[in-house]
Amino acid sequence: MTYRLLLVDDHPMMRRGIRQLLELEDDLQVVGEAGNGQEALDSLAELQPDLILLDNNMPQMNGVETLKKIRERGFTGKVLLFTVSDAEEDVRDAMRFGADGYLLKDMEPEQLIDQLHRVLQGQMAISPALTSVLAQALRSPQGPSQADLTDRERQVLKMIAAGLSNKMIGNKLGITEGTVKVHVKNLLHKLGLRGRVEAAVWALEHLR
Amino acid sequence: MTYRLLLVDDHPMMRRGIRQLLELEDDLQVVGEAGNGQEALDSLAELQPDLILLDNNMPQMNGVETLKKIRERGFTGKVLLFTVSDAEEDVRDAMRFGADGYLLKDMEPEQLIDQLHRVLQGQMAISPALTSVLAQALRSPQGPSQADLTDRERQVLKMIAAGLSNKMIGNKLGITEGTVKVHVKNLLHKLGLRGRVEAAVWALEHLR
DNA sequence: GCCGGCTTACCCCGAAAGAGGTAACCCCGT
DNA sequence: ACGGGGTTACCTCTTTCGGGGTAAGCCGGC
Repeated sequence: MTYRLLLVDDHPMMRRGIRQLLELEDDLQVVGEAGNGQEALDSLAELQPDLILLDNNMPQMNGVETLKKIRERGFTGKVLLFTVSDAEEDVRDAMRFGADGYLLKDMEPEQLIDQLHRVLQGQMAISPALTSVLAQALRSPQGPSQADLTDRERQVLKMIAAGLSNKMIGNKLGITEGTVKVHVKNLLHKLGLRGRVEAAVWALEHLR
Repeated sequence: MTYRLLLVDDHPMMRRGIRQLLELEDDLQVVGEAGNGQEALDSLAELQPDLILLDNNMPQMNGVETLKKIRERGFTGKVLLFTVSDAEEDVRDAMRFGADGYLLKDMEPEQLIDQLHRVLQGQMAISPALTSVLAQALRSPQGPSQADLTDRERQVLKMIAAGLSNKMIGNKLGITEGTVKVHVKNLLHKLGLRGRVEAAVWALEHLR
């Protein structure tokens, strides 16, 4: 079994280096390269990669955003974030959007090979330096607790959980639908949720 | 306080009769008439009625459908179905879509007046002949119990409750998004729910 | 054999949702 | 006096939802 890899990085030299490194392994085949997120998305259907190695620091669309869109297209293969930064929010977002790992670029080449194999076999790959960040995230999995919600947001959230549409909520509260959408937007972001359905579930579990 | 009424009926003579009857009451003012559901919807904003008396048997859009659209527009006043038929499904649907009552046209004029006043004071108005139908509906408020769901529908429902989009569900099940939408559509209808948020709540309460 | 239910897939269509952005207003604390 | 958070309202934009329809294939019962 040889695995099909797609490299996504805006630095051609970096892609060159990684490609050379990986092709020393006879079970890893680099079937494509992309210089930005859009190229990666466009080539997905054609290349059918098993794993996408995704640089996070790219202009226009960064790695996490690209990951999000990749998953939205229904890609079920592995996606590995590969970056120099260790921004906590990026790590958390990457996990939320279904990344199979988050590696820092300062690692040894041999370790990268190892981690790729781990991921291809279904395991997670996290750079050791990020374990503390991850632990932090685990300590409060959905932690904002609701104390972060304003009164208005809690009110809107309850109505979401009652199955009301934004328009209906607006009518009940005497505000426009647009304003309700603002509250929904903010509340989803504060709670780290991805839609009103998750919000409803969250409300049932955390709100009286 | 005089209440503003809107009459919706496709028979001009019927409107005339009702209008004459109602205007004998000095607290009831007929501010508009509509010959079909669309006219009623178009005149809502301008007329700002307190109560809409809605015939159910109309061409194109029947009373229940009109009621649905009226509520979708955020109308919070009273809406009273007024019809010759006693179709059980219509009665149930009318209640689900927020009707304030369901009256049969064979009632006495004085009783209509009475019922209108009751509704305007916040009570429900149901023709006595319909109480058995209503009782039937109450016996199984959300009754289908889930036995009516197929395996596939239950599977989809669980994923809805997990916050997944139709596209994501399709990917997980290896079917197209379109097919998922069919399952969602059918399952919502079977359970008498009005959207995936209500479905999620229902699933949390009724499914393991 | 045929019929009915389930699953699948497609079509069209309008409405709802959610992500961006700007901006005004109020109120409270520094 | 200024800044900041909260609420409100508007804008554009893409995606998602949900209802309506048709239809094919499969399977099981009568």
